[in-house]
Amino acid sequence: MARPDLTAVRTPQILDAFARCVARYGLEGASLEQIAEEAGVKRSLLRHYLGNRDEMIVALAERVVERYRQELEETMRALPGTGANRVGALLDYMFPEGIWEPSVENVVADALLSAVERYPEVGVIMRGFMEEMFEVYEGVFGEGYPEAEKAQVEAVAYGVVSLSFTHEWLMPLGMPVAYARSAKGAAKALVKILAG
Amino acid sequence: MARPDLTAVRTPQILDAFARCVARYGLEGASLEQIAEEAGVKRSLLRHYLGNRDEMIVALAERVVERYRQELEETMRALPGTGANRVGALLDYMFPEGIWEPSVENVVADALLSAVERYPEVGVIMRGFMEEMFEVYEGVFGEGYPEAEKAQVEAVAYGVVSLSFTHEWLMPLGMPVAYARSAKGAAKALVKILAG
DNA sequence: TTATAGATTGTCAAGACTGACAATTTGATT
DNA sequence: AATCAAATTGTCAGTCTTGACAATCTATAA
Repeated sequence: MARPDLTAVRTPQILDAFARCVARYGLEGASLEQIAEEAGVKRSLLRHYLGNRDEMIVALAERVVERYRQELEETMRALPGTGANRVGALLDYMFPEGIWEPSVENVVADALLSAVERYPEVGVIMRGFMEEMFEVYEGVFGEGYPEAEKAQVEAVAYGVVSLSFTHEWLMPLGMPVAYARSAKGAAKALVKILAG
Repeated sequence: MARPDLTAVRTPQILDAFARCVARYGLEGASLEQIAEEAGVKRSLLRHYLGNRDEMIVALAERVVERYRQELEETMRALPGTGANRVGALLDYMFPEGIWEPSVENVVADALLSAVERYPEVGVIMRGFMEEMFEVYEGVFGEGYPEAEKAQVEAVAYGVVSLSFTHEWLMPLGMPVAYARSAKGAAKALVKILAG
């Protein structure tokens, strides 16, 4: 006997606007007014649905992580091949050819990470996802090379993910393309270790 | 016939205070007032010596890079051994045991990097240093393993630096220590490729 | 001693942000 | 049609920020 609850609509609508504003103005440079305008709602609604700024930031971290989680899951589901071939496909996915624009999500994730000291809750959220992500990758590598030792699989998974991170982190700087080749080369070299 | 020029004193004094404030409040969260107080000077002096906010940010990037450059240079000078031993020493330096606090400089560098889109000049400054840094590392690896191919040396140098970056980037999240071991393990594995 | 470049301080207006609360509207349910 | 939970809008005071400029002080060279 009341108006329909729009929380499920407004919350992501606002958080996505928040993300775009963070990409454009920085985490603390994005004002509530700008976010509200970007979302196409009145500022008071931000407060209504998400609370004050600090609470919004935590919610933003949760949403970003949620998106990454879904993307990770979907990527893994869509990965062709089995065993070592599957690993190869994963590498192709992680280190695509050409140059790409830094995604809003990556910029936001970076901004959140560099704010972890100020927002410990954000740190907890991010760490949770990181560990989950490493486990997934270890799974793929482990199945790809069942004969490899566990410690080796862990090290290689960590290494490949590191390469991917740094890669996505440096690309916005406009680094020469040669580095992209180095990234994939190093990743392949790491994987070759597992082969024996 | 005038008062002595304090630019050389005040400029770093203010920029270091700026750095600490960025670490504490974020790049755009740090107000000029806070910076002035942290530096122990009046806000008007920030303007006098460094101009407005945007100019201060560029100056901050220059200072941070300058510090990294000096640290890199000093590290290389202090590196013991020759050839492959020197490479080993470098790895020990890059992946120390135990957990450490994230340095103000690292936090600031991260904040600056995630603001590159808003401050293109900052991007130019950072990229310059990155390229320089990669070259230095390639030099060490190349001298350590003269028989290795150039492309291989480049890939390994890029890989090892990537591992180090991600390592310092994730540590503030409070990741389990196992990852630190993985980082060094992967780095060693990469270097071993050059030997073979 | 004095002139002066440059350091330092003071002050101001204009504007932007935030958090909070009151008031109003809406639409499903009964 | 009456009701009521929830959405939406409006408004406000207080605080913070910034850029600018005027005024004052001070140490050195002449």
